[in-house]
Amino acid sequence: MMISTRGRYALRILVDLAEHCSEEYVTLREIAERQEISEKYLESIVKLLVRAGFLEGLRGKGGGYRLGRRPEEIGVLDVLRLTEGTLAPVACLEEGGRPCARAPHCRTLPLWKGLNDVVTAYLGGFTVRDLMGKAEDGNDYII
Amino acid sequence: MMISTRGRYALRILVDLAEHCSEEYVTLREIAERQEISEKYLESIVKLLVRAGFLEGLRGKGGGYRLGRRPEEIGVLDVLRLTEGTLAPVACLEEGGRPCARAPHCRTLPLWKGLNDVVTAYLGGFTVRDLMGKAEDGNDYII
DNA sequence: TTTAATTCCTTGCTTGACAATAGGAATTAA
DNA sequence: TTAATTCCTATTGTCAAGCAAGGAATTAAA
Repeated sequence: MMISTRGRYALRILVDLAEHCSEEYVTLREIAERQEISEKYLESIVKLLVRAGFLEGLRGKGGGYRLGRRPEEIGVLDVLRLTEGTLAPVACLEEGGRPCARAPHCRTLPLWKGLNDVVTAYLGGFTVRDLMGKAEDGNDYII
Repeated sequence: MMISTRGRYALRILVDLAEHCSEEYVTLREIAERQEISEKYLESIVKLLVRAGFLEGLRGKGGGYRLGRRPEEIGVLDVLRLTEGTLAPVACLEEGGRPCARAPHCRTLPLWKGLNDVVTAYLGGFTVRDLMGKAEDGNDYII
């Protein structure tokens, strides 16, 4: 499985929050219940999202989380790169990866390069806004 | 990293063999040396390829491996599905996977479905023939 | 018939990432 | 002061990836 739970849950958190942004702050407990994911595990994922600015957290009573940017400004690719570390199909195509000595005559590198491009282009075309459901799906988000 | 060494090495083995098919059978040792991969590890990968018919093995002195089909008849997608198990981005899209209860209203499922389609379409367009190098790259393969 | 060279088969090992849990400190509103 | 939160630092269990070892079966050639 290419995409780990971290990445998948991260997106679900963001969409959930985007769809329930009428309330100022949403508690992690609410999200966890709606998404049927362990609250404790979500915590570790939310931490990443806060650090990256996708989410803002407020402590204390009445606290919770809300989006740090508008849904259409949160790119799916960015979220996945954050949570997955890299989406490159092979090590030699990772951002900070040391170049492979075989690269100049590697037969498979072009294949992986192309795969990387295809995946990046596809995921790069989505934002959290695109993942949000319609009102009849239980979406609170207005306008 | 999406693609494990098993899948990557499997393709390199097949391409290596395709490029050196002038000799009837090629020993695993030769392949391992050319590809700079542990012979023992290659053994476990080659076993899969033989079972699937991509390769034929001949035991004993003078033995080795050769392609079980022509390079243009070996699909990259098929090889990767064999060695990787599945290429589906998430569990709910795996072949024999049990359907997810959240699927009907899952916000992210369409995203993963699309990603799966994009990846499958891309990889499905390649065969081992497409990965083979030109003669000047040290390719023995003639016509 | 023996020997050397191979593929085949089973088994075990090590490591690291993933997935999740636990417990408490810091903060905030009521 | 209290209750409700987010934040922070660990720890644990599980599993697959990536090997390595040793020997059995087979084959060609000396």
